Amino acid sequence: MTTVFDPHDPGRSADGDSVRDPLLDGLNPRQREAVEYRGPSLLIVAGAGSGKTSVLTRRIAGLLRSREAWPSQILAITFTNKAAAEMRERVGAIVGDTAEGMWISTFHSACVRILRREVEAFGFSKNFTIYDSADSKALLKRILKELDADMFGLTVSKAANRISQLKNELTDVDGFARDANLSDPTEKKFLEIFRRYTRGLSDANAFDFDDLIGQTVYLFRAFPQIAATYQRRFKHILVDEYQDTNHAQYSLIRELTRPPAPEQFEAAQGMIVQGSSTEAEAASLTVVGDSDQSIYAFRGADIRNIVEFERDFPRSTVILLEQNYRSTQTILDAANAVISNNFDRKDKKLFTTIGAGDKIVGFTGYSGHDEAQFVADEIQKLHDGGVAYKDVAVFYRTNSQTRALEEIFIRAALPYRVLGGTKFYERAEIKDAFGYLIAVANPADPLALRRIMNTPKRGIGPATEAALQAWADSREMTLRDAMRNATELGLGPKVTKAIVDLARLLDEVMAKVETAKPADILTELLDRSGYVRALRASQDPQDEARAENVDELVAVTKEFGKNNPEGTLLDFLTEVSLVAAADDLDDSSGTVSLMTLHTAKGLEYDSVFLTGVEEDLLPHRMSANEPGGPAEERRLFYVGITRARKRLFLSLAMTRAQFGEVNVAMPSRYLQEIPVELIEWKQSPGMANSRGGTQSRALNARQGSGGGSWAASLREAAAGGLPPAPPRAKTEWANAITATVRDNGDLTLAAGDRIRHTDFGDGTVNQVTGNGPKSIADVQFDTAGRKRLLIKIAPIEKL
DNA sequence: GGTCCGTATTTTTTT
DNA sequence: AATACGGACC
Repeated sequence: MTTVFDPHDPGRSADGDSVRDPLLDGLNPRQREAVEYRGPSLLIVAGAGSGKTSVLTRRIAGLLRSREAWPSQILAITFTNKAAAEMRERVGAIVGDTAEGMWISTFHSACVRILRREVEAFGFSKNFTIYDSADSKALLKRILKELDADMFGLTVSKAANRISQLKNELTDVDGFARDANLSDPTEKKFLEIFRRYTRGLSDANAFDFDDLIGQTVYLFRAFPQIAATYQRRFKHILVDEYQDTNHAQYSLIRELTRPPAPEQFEAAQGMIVQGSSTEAEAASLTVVGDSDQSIYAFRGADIRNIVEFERDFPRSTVILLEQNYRSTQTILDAANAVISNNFDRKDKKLFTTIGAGDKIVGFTGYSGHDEAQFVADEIQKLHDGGVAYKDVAVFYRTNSQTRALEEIFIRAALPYRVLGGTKFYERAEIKDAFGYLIAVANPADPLALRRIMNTPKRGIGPATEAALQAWADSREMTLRDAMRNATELGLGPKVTKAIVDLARLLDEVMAKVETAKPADILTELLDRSGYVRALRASQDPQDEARAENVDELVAVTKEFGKNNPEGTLLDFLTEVSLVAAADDLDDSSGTVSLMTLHTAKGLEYDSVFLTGVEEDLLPHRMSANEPGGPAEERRLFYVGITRARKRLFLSLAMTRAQFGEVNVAMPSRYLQEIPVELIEWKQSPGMANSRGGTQSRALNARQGSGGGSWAASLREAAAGGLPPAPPRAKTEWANAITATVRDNGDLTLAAGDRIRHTDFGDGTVNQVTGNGPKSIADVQFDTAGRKRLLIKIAPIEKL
């Protein structure tokens, strides 16, 4: 039925030269159906690269264009803020500026928006702040200490994970207390921790990430009239990446798609009234997902949400999108082969008309650095061949793998950026600055206050802080109140003055928090508190860099002010709290992108390097014990593979450093699942294993029956006595870059100069580009091939 | 209260 | 390897 020719459809008019409908242009029949279908609930099962974003945006645009919905009646949930911005833009491009008023955002952003409006009904104040995981852990740490919980084997991260899991299941303290086995002392202790943590958050007028969703659900359930406001408002709800929703998010969607209040009453008596009035109708729901790409079980994502969609939402329709528009057949064959090893999945095979394309390139390095050098060299080759840096991405399983990559990339003068990872916002000086901002935005928060109380040094030590806290506790007041009344505590005159001065500063700035620009607030706080002055006056050379980071933060607030002229400090803090790793991706940056496999979801690149394809890394060691762990790791690998459009590189290392120790690594089991003819090994595991040479090429050349013969021999080699990595490899990367950055000063090179590199040996300079500290030498080494080096820091000398 | 130094712990993935 | 924390000492 989807292929019936429709003469009224401008997109496929017979003569072909009539105006094309931007809504349906270029879509296959399935995609079209997904755009045009109307009904209470629709599940679009969209394989990787099947154009789901396009379908989703056109579906929204269609609703608007036909006047089936006003922009304000649409709620679209995306996985990242970046995806939201992109979707908004693309809808706008089709229907014009009417896109305003739509809610296109992440679950968390949407919930904050709702909570800021409604939370006063709930006993919170609407200037609540958001605790990120580091904040939650800081709070838990205090609690665990108070309770001597380490005696019970409870750690901060264990408690944090457990609490997060409970909240994702919408279990609150009372709910947990009901079901917990309280004869178990550890459980009892945990309950106490959970209780204090919850109280700590509410005392601080703060929500953690999980609360944002959970409390919104509780709010809707406790106040049906508030829920009805949103149920009436949103007539079309669309959710992307539905396979990664957890129970709390699922419940939120359920609440929002319920018919508004009066209907609800009738439904409770067993009769569902249909279409009695527009006002009473439930919102239509469209979800898009792919259970093969579910990779967030560890944070509560429940694959059942998508598997059981048809049961949960009666009268629903399912549309399958299997044609892939992104990758070559070679890449898809590899992806299909890998994912087919997962059981209990609906069989689904991606296909394309693009053609086979290049083979997948495999490489085995002696070490993580060797592997990184391969990646850098290949990227340079691609770039020389006309590939832009921004079309290349490097993926890895764990953030710690960035170190080796960065070291090599810096030396090779490859422009790169790391998405996520140790973020700017996690630096101490940045958290300090935020401490000041939060202290002003939300005076109830003791965490922020403690952070800045003695930063810069004011002579307010732990003892004084404890005295203030005790004073506050005994009067059921906040720490901030105690500071204001410090004169009553009988502390020394110097300390008392320091405390009162700080309290006054915060109070004075707080008075303008509603009106002043975030940038001005921050500047005033940093200036008057003496924070920047202290950094600048410091002897510690690192403090200079810290001061620069603080300056950068000021620049960020100014930028925010420019983009949001009406934006308050609270708006700024909210936005910053909710940025995702992939959000700071600037497409115009012209750099290679480095990110974890998780961050890579939803993105695509011409050339993809998937590194560290080793046992214990991918699949990760930690996943082995968890039920469904290895299968989820396989999906992660699958997600990585399917990000690639044209070229895919799989690399691994024979040895991997971790905890400052070098361990033997073995090829990942997933490598064997890829048909051998799809991979061309530049250096196979077998080759790398043999003593620095390539004599075991035979191992690599023939796979023949059974497949995995090389893997078996490899394992054998790896298990037995392991390759004291070839001497060459050892010297090649030993202490490649030390903590102190090498500085060649004003060393200048010109074409024709002979140089000596500590790792690559002697070579001749081909040419020099760039100037000043950014000069790059293109060097032809006698034995190591051609490399590009950042002259200022490369370990080289002129001969 | 501040500073210095030795020891322990860390790395799975994220809003 | 890199950082965080606790205890000793000033």
